[in-house]
Amino acid sequence: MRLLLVEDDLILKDGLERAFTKSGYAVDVMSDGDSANKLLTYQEYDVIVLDLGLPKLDGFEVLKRLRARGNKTPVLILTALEDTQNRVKGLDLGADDYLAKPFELDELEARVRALIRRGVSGGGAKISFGDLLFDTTNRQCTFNGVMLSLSQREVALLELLMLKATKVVSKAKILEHLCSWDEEMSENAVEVNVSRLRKKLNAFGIEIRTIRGLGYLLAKLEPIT
Amino acid sequence: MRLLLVEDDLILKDGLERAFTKSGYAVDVMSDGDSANKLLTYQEYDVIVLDLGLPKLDGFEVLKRLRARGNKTPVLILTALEDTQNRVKGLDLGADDYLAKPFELDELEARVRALIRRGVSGGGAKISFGDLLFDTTNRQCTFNGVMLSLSQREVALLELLMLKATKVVSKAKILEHLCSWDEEMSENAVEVNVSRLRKKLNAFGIEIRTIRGLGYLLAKLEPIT
DNA sequence: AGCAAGCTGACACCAAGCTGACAGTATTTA
DNA sequence: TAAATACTGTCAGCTTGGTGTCAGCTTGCT
Repeated sequence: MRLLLVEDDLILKDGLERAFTKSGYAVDVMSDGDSANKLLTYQEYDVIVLDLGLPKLDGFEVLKRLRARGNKTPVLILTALEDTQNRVKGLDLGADDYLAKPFELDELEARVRALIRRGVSGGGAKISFGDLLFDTTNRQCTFNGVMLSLSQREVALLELLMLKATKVVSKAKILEHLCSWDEEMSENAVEVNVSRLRKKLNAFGIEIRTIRGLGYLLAKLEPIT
Repeated sequence: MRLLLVEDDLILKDGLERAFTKSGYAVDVMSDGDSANKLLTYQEYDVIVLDLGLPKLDGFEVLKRLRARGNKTPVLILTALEDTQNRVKGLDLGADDYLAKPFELDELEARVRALIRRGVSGGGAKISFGDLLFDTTNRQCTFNGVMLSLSQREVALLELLMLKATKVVSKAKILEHLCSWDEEMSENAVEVNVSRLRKKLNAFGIEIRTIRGLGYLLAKLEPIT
């Protein structure tokens, strides 16, 4: 899942970026409101973590313009402790959640997960596809209770495929969701990752079907019609 | 579907051409307003993507003259970021949609699809013919929920036949829609493609009927009267 | 019958996609 | 801290599938 972090405090920025990256997100970081605003006019994210006090263009404005463009990406705002007024203002402007500083990293991650879930899979902590069950909380996947041993990349790929289950996901889309801007990856890398995941899933009767020229989709292992 | 791209920026031009071609459009590219204008006096397209800043004749003028000739082909204009004035001017002159640079390729493609839909089939994301359902968004076709495995060429051909359902489509028309100018194709190639698609559709009780000397049309598999 | 239009199996070429091997990096273990 | 292990991107060579061409056949019209 792709996450945008907008934060000007150096220490917080680095810490959060590292933490989210470690948790398997593709993270882009912006440290001022203006750049973030511009970036958001053409780049889609699954979730945005937005500090309100920003140089050049404050968080409120970034949020306001985002919503004015009809963009519904979930946004979590970071506010100063007990700053009730700004918190309310943020929610009014279309933020989906807030967190007061200082906060626990765990809690931030939990809320981000909740936002992604709410947006894409309708609220459940788990995504299922046939007998495959994906737990977004601890990012693990089980098949009839048997835990699959997957690498982070494989988990991220499977998550995406399961979220879009039975719909075609293009290689470009996969690239976009697995990588932030500073890490680049060839399309062949996607093929390699698909190949690896596919091998593991085949053992459980789940197939990653290739739609030549379009992308991949998750399916039960059945004859193609 | 046949698309005209009018863009003078080399990199953008190449990128878009490749992307649209990959998505199954027949793409022609012009890099100045004058040539585009001349071309448009005699060549029909399903959609036009028009940059406003062009050498020789600017995009506004191309658009204005196009509409002055009574041509209603949907036009999407590309404007500079936050260039509200020009955007408004473009829409006033008869553009159907606009997109500010820089933009996401996905979004451009989505809007182009939307324009084609709006223009030809009245707005639905899907075209249906009997139990056959064509999803223009992800360019897939299902029969009672079963996905057909079609190549890009077959998809493009079927899309055209379904849009004109029960009307005769000439070989020339098909050629025109499947090929841009730099790729040439014999009429026999159309026959071959029809033959291939026909075989797949017959399995679902859908027939491509040949009207000798005129072209083809889509029909339910019933005795001919 | 004879001719033109259309059909289709076979073929060849090319691009897309697959995957085993490898190497660089990060992480874990002793 | 050093060695072992696991992760992941790149590459090269291979396989698969899409597509146009062609040749020889079928169909339908006069």
